[in-house]
Amino acid sequence: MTDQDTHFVLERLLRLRDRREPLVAQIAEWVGAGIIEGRLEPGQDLNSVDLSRRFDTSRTPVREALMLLEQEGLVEMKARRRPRVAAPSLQDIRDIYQVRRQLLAMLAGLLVERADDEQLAELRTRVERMRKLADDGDVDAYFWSHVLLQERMTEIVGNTTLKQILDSLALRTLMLRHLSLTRTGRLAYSIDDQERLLQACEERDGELASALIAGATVRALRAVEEQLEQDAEVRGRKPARRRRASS
Amino acid sequence: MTDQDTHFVLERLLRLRDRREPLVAQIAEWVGAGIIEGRLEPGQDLNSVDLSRRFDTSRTPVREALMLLEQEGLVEMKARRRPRVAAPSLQDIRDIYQVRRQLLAMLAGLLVERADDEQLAELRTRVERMRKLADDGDVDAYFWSHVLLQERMTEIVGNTTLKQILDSLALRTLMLRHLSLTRTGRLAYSIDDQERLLQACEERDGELASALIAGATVRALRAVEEQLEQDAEVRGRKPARRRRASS
DNA sequence: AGATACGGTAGTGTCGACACCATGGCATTG
DNA sequence: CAATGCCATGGTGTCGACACTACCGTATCT
Repeated sequence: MTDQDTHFVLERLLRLRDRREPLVAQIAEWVGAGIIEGRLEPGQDLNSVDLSRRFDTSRTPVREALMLLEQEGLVEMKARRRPRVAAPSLQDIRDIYQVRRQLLAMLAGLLVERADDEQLAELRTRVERMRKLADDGDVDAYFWSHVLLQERMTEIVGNTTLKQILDSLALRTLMLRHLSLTRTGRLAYSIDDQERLLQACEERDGELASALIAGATVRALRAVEEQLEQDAEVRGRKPARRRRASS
Repeated sequence: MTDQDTHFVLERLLRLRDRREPLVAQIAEWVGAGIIEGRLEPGQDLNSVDLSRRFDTSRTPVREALMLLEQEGLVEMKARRRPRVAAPSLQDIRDIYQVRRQLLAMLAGLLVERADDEQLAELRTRVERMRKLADDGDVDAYFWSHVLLQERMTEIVGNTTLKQILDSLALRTLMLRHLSLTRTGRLAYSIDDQERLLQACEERDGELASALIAGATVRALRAVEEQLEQDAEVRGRKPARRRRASS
């Protein structure tokens, strides 16, 4: 179930539909999902030989898949060096959320302006489904629905550039968000934020919607920061090791 | 002279420094410059065989260079189809400028907040140089200085994510801006805008700076739209033809 | 004539090979 | 013992080849 969700979401966010061969898409999805789910740790080697063996192909499609993920900020590539899972610094993360906040505020404003009642109703049913998932404590399902909700909002607004940038930023924060949503209580805050945002949209209050989504983004960053601090403490005792992707 | 400028700016905006092999960088620069300067027309074929012959290499590095430009929105690639020079629709262009306006406003606010006096002084000398170029009517030199000015501003602000996105959007608008700055009188408006923006920064008025840069962006879009209408008229008489890249 | 089917051409995606270089271990030196 | 230099290993960048397919002109049919 979650596997299918992951597959579906990544295919959309990476715009793999007709842009790339299925082989490349498959590799990009596997690696991307691995990074987001934490199966592949930040800084870990992603050498193309191992990956090509794993998928029983040559290194060419692997390289292409890694380049796709590089542009989404999930993978770091330097010439002649082995590609690695991106390891954004705390500053990077703050920068990302800062930009994201600004663009999400813009998104909310445009949504109020452009979404018709039917589209708002669709969003409403989505949020209601998410409420159920949140109450059930189904973090994974909630997580992916959340991503799809924002993706749908960007679609409704209809600004392709904005959609692409927000999708890219979403990907960068996905691995972090996955962690942060797991924090106790975070899920409840998140669904509350979504409901309030949608209500503001229904009341056609663009200012309020912008403010709400900006606030929600700030809280999301805060949750991520706390989670990272906690991780850092744990890691302090058992210093980080570097593994290969092939393991 | 302008060739060197182009080379230098593209290398920065595409982040080619240590990210790619020199061979790939060279191809990406050539194609990218061609698109921006209008040597390669929107919609034109960019097949990898011709390009590899031109650079006396195999198709692998060509493919990689094209993928780089695809991520910057200068090239469109679909699986199994020949890559083409991007041909953004009017709607696409409006979308880009809309996002750009928002992010530039954000940039101006942060600039006021974070730039120290020394950095402002540096920007001041840049703008003064640009004033000279504008008065001399040296469109090309002004054009690239303008790009570098904004790139420097993003650097000063120090938000990597913001910088990358703005650089990417800058690239997308470069070919359009090149046209629009050529319009009579446009150059004078542009340099005035820059001077007013910088003054607002020096007076530490973030609100004003944001408003000014947003206004300047709107005017830039307007100029591009007028130019495109004009082009459309000309093209109406002599319908467009499609050429090969190898010509 | 317009539409559809067909076939040759030319370009794309993938592969395996090879030269070059980053990396990490080892020995040598101060 | 630390620091430097050297080598073997293994990974990257590029190449030329090959299968497959989009494209385009031609022929056929209605």
